[in-house]
Amino acid sequence: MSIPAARDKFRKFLTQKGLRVTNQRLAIFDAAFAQKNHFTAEQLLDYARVIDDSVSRATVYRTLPIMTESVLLREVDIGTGEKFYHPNQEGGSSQVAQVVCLDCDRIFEISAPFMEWYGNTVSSKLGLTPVTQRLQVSARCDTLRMTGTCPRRAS
Amino acid sequence: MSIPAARDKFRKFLTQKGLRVTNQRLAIFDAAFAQKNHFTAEQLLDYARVIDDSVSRATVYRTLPIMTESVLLREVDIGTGEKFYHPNQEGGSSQVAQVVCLDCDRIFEISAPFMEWYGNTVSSKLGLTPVTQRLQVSARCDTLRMTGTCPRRAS
DNA sequence: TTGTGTGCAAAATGTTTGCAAATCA
DNA sequence: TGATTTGCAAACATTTTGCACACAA
Repeated sequence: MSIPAARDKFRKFLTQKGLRVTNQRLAIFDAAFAQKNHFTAEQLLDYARVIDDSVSRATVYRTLPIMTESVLLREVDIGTGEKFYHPNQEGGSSQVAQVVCLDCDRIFEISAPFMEWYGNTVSSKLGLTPVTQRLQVSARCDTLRMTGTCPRRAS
Repeated sequence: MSIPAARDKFRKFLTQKGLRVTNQRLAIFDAAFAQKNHFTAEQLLDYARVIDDSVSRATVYRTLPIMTESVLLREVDIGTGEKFYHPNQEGGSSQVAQVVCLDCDRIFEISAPFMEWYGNTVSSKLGLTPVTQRLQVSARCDTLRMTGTCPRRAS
């Protein structure tokens, strides 16, 4: 899905929910979809303020759940205290794992189709039905360890 | 490993690290190992104060990392803001997944031996070496949905 | 017009830290 | 003795909320 299409989906989602299409919400959307990597609420505030300097921290925090609910954004919690967000370009399969590089702090999204099977297997033994599942790997950079430089640092 | 053995391991760990064996630290240990389910720092403070009412919140927060480092306690972050802890009775394999029941808020620890394979597979594609991995499933109680009562609520 | 959305600042939450007094080795 | 540990309260970091004003429908 292209960014204009996503923007349109966002507007439609707001309208259909009886929410208003405000400049701030659009600025936050634009800021989010201009990002290549994962970002925090605070970073998104900075980005959004470049587009519209009237955007406040409160509005960012109030808009993020809306964008998450509309499946335009994916929320990622890697246990660092702050939440990360990521534009959800595709349909929005939840069968995605994260690999977090401890050296460059980058988060990689990796397809993990077997997660659903695992969730079902393990939950059914407990008499539970899985709702969500998450798989996260934290790892160290091989190249950095061997050569002293992380190839991804540069890019 | 029995509780007395674990207690002994804790004392040895402290001494060997040049840390002191204080009443507060022992009270916190005893409180932690008396728990059946996962607990938070705040809950542990309450439990420890029953044993020794001089225990403060700060000491609990300062002791938890020590007990985690000594592999007597396992830290579990399920993305709810607060961290949970759990006595690590066995050797301490990190190949454990958590199933969190959204209805009774209980956390179940489940062996997940394939996680290591997965971490290696996915990380190597990125030129990374896995350090830790976590797999968490959130689920709903079947019995509660069908009969209106959660069998685990009672116990 | 009017009720939703906004910015601001204060509150809430979970955790960490500075410091003087207490205590273990 | 003397350095480590403690309790207290203040500091922190992130997120949430109350309220009066602004603005989209």
